[in-house]
Amino acid sequence: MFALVDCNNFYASCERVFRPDLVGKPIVVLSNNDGCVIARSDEAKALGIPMGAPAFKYDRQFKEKNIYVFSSNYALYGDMSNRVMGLLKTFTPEVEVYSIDEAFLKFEGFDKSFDVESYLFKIQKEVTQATGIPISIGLAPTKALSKVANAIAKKFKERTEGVHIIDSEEKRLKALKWMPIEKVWGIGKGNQKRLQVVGVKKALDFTKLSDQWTRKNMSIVGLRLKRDLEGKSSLRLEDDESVKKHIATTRSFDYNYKDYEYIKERVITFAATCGYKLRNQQSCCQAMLVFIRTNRHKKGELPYHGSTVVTFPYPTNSDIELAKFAEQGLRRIFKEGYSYKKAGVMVMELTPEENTQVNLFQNSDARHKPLMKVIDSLNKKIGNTKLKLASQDLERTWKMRQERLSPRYTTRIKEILTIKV
DNA sequence: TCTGGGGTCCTAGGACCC
DNA sequence: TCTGGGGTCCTAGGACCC
Repeated sequence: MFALVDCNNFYASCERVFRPDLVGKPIVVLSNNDGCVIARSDEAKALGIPMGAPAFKYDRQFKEKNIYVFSSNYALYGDMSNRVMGLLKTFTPEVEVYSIDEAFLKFEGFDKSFDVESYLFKIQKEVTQATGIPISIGLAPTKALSKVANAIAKKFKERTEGVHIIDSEEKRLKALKWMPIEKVWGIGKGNQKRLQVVGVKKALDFTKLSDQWTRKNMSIVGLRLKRDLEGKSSLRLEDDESVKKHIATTRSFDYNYKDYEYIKERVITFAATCGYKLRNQQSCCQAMLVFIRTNRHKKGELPYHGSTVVTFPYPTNSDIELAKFAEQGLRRIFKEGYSYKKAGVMVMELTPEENTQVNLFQNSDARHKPLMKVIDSLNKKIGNTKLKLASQDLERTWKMRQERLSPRYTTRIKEILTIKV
């Protein structure tokens, strides 16, 4: 059996853990740059704030409805996520951390006398008690069905108390009959349209299509999903702590920028951040994509999107070398006269740091490796990226709008909660 | 003024091989 | 009249996820 554990309104719940005065109050959390709504408490949902709502359009509503607004605080959410996942791993060795707020747990080999339901309630109770984060759990014979079970646990919270189990054919059919097809895991816009044409409205209708039709119209991915929903497990637990295959750092800017030097600084900083992420997973990269773009929402201005891939003669994870390649890329695509709103760097062709292919003529500067090690450890000690390349802006770290950022309660000693008696 | 960021997997088609 | 039959590898782009 698979259990899907999902943190309820995760970012909003994280904010609430350290602000108990906000229990029962509407909360929203904004994306980077305070752009749009990416998380809402139940109360905010009830007030009609949609997911993805642009913040500037909803400012008035936030005020009028007394909604508490937060900038995203990834230091806090990341740490809270680690706590939840760490606890989940104490209940079963087989855990797949699927996203920052979700995990699949696999349960095998328990006999009929084992009371699964009370075990799930125990998990729920202990996680919430230890972290302050409320969770919902769905249990079923396959991953896709556990997602459905979780949706039911959440939708009918009063009755289920946040835990739902699909362990019989009867329950499976009932669940799929209820589940709207567009809410099914793996059914996006494209598939929904295709399915609508053949009259599929609920998950159950989907499982009644033929394998051939599904394979032809939705590829092997759709077929696996269909089988999973039928109760024939076709999606396995991804248990390897897999290293990433490419790593990206991209940001929208607070304003539009025309100046080459400004964009260059941003792109180099993104490259350095990618370098840090590479070193963290002991990888090097051998290619890098650089892109810059104008504001795609703005009408009347000439749109431009430039992107290029720089291939290196050797694999590296040195900030210095990555910065150099990033600038090479930027020079190819930068055009004068445009107002840029976003830029990004993606490193590709990742290889393990050890046993990199040595090139006969040109190689990564061997001195950089110990240097980066020192930089990383110093930055860890003295705080976020105090030590930078001279080509980066040494004054400011954040060039984002983050006007309503909460303290990093759990990762900075200076920002720890004080309790007044 | 103002609209996020970071991933994965699969497929089709082109280039190339013998 | 008539122009083979397999393969592999790579890339771009699509679809999806949170």
